[in-house]
Amino acid sequence: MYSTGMSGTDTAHKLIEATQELLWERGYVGTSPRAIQQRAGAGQGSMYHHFGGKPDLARAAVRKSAQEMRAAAEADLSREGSARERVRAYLGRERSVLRGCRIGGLAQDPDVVADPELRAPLQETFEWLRARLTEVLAEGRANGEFGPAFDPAGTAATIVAVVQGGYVLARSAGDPGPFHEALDGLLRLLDCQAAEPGTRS
Amino acid sequence: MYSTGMSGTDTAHKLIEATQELLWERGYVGTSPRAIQQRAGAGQGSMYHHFGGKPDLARAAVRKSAQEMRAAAEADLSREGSARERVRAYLGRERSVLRGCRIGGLAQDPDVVADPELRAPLQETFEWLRARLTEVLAEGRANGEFGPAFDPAGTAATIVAVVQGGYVLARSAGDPGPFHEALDGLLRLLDCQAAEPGTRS
DNA sequence: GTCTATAGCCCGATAGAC
DNA sequence: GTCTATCGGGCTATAGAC
Repeated sequence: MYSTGMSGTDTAHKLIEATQELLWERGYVGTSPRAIQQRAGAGQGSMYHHFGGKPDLARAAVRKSAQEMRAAAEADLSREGSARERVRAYLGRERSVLRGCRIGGLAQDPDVVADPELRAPLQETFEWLRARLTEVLAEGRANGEFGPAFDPAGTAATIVAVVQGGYVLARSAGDPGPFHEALDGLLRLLDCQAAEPGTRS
Repeated sequence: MYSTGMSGTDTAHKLIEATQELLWERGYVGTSPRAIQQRAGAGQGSMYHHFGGKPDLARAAVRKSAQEMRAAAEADLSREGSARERVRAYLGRERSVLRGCRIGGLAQDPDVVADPELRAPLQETFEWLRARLTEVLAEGRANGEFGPAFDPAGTAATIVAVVQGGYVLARSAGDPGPFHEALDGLLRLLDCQAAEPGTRS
């Protein structure tokens, strides 16, 4: 049994990956050790040998998913190009919209928010994302892409929320449409934040 | 057993209200008939006499919650005042942020989105809200509150998403702060959509 | 490390008395 | 209408053999 994120055996990895998938598909309450074992092709004893139980395994899985989500966002945000282009690349990335956000979706689960170790990766991921977007937008303002009244931190908070809310609306509609409409509306609002013509460096 | 939303007995009402509360607190998967009966002060037989089972009772509860949410939004959006004031009133309404949205929270549950009758109230509520916000914003543009390039429908979609996403971020953080930051950022973006000085009617 | 067996509890639902 | 009894099954976890 370990949960410190180090290498681990093949079986342990399979268990973590199966848990990641099931947490995404069914949430924490809806994910049973039994289902994890079946998807991982491992037995009871195997799972309880490597992990202390469902919460322990879930903590490892959520940490890994958070890391992966952060890496994907960083890939878009650290591209070449203007701030607006990088934000657009982040927002326009292909997503399996109807599946929802692997991290944000867990925030709905009462057992997740009640367990500080389970909730921490959610909080840290969104805080990191907001801070990273703030950096990008602040660079954009410094370059004259946005006017001096433009608020990088507040806008970053809004961007993160629109993506998460877009997932909620799409799943409610059973259709990715509302997700894209919300993002398009946001981009149009952003486009109007341009500095006055001629002031751009 | 009924589920057509008509008056019904006192016990049936208590069961629906208990279900509304539990769906909000624990989600659909996390809500058991047993827990509903205990909170409503009713027995097994009572519940299965009035309703066909958990899905049937949940459908009645979700429809009622959706109606209540819509009424609350309409109260803010039909006030006296400018479009911007009404949107601000809607966004600024007191909310128990950490509880999340009674309707949007259910979109995360796979059993809810898989059941068309259970998902329909979610879709309809958000569609109605978006349409209503579009109306308000279009009035604002007609009155000269916003410039001619302003996009009421796209902005309405974004507004709905920011609120839903704000709940996700707040629950992830265990703190209402991110909800309010996202809304403030949105309002700042909206403020920059003003028509040029002097063009307002 | 992995297996099977078992535990005790809750799930969602049905049956039938009153 | 409401009650209690009961069902078959899944849940999370532990025990102990191999």
